[in-house]
Amino acid sequence: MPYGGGCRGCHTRAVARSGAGESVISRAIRIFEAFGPDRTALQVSEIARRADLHVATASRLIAQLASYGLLERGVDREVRIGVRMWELAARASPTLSLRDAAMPYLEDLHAVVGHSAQLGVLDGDDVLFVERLSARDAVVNYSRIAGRLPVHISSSGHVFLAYGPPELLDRVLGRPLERYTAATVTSPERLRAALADVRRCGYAMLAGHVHEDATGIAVPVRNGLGEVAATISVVVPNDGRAAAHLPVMMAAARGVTRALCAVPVAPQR
Amino acid sequence: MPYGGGCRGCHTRAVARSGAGESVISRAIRIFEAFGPDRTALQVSEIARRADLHVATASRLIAQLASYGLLERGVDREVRIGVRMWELAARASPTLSLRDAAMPYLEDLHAVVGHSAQLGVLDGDDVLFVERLSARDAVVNYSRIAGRLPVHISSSGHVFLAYGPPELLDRVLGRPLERYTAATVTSPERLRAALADVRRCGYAMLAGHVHEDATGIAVPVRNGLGEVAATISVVVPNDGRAAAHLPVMMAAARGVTRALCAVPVAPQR
DNA sequence: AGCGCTCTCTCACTGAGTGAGAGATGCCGT
DNA sequence: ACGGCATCTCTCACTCAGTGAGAGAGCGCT
Repeated sequence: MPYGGGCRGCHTRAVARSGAGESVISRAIRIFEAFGPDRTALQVSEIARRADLHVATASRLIAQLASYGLLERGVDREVRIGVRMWELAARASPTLSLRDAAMPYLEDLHAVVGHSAQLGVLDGDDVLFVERLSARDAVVNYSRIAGRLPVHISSSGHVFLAYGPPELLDRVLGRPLERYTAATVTSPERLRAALADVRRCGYAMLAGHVHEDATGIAVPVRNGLGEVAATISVVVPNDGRAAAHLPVMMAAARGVTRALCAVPVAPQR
Repeated sequence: MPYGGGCRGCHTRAVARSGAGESVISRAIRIFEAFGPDRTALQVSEIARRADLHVATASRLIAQLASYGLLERGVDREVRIGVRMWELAARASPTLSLRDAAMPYLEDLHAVVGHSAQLGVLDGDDVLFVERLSARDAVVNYSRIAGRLPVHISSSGHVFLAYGPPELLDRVLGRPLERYTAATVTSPERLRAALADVRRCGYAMLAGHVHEDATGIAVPVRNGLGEVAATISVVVPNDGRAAAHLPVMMAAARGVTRALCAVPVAPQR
């Protein structure tokens, strides 16, 4: 439809305005970020909206990513995360050896405790749950595999705060402590006191911080350098009998720590 | 080496020869592919070599990927896969709901059988192992999490071949069947016969196909549409008592199938 | 010091990636 | 049947993000 004919004086001027000088990679990442636990399948236009991309650009990028298997397309054109993506991430992930070391103990712990047992690592200012074994009749558990929780509200987070670098605590206290439930620790003093308790007892127990009816208990797993590399935690009902699980958890954590130190070299994470 | 000249007079000619008109994304993927289970940490120059990239390009791309957390850099400048990468892949992965459905049963199976128990899906012409629970004193097991095995040598593969689309079998038979051990099925007739057995019995049992001393047994897990969505398999010693594990496996597979069909909608994978 | 190797930065250059728009397809409600 | 309204893909002129050579800084070894 060449009206105006080529129109170089035209108002259909500069085309490749190129967003804002953004890299392809950041756009691709935004595409992946558009997905979530609740949204595992999305349409092109929906991705474009969520990732703030032009539809044409989204379509092109998605087609490209799909051609490499990082995304997959359903029969109804819906887009999903591809297994290739997971494979690339998992095949050589530094957390894989942690997982391998921890899994046998986590299984035993899960079998004995009967509630959700999980393995968490610190990433940025959040706890990232790398593995979770959940009971079919579990109390509500907000954490999920590849899920995140802020350090100040989760028992695992308290362990990382207690034994981690002081900078982490400083960063966390630099922002207001967001409230999740009535039990959330929101004052710096109370948080510091809680962390002192963790250091004294060697574990963290938080009742009703993530969810009213659940108690989280976390114990540290250390690497060969003595740093806290991960946490083992359980989520149990809020019935005052939580402390009974501590001995098994401590034993499990010691087992994983030992297995982790036995690994040839690998300065874990 | 500008012999022949060609070059417009100069030898510091055209600079941005841009590899071969390759997209950034494919380069980035090659960077991730440079890693492997044996190589979880690499140097920039080594990545450049493996991914066939200019060192400057590799350095730039790695820095960029690291800034998004898809890669991580150690103190000694070594590069590793970042947790963010795994998080993006796992958070909304279609295999996550499969894993959730299967895990309780896989745990029970593992506890009872006492050897490696694994969950496999079909990707392309390989079996990709999504989850593995291994015993500490396990017989050798080549499969690992995010590991692949060709369909014709693994018991899981035979299950997929037996119940999957005929095109898959055609594709596999279109290429020569690579030999792994003395027991490997290399003739199309024998493979077809083995698959007929699988269809008749409802399971696949292969002794010594992946490793001389191990027997693999796999049973199908079906989705709501009746398709084989995954396999549950175990690797046990090659001592003739393998068949004893079949009932538990069948029960586990039925349990997972039921759990999978109970999932709201989700046309799995 | 000298050599070899790795990593990052600079810089001129260009092609891969861009967004508007149009066309194809499909899905309503009337 | 038909217009209206989606979504998705393709084309195309345009340009900026990405490119590779090269140099320089840093490190380890002889």
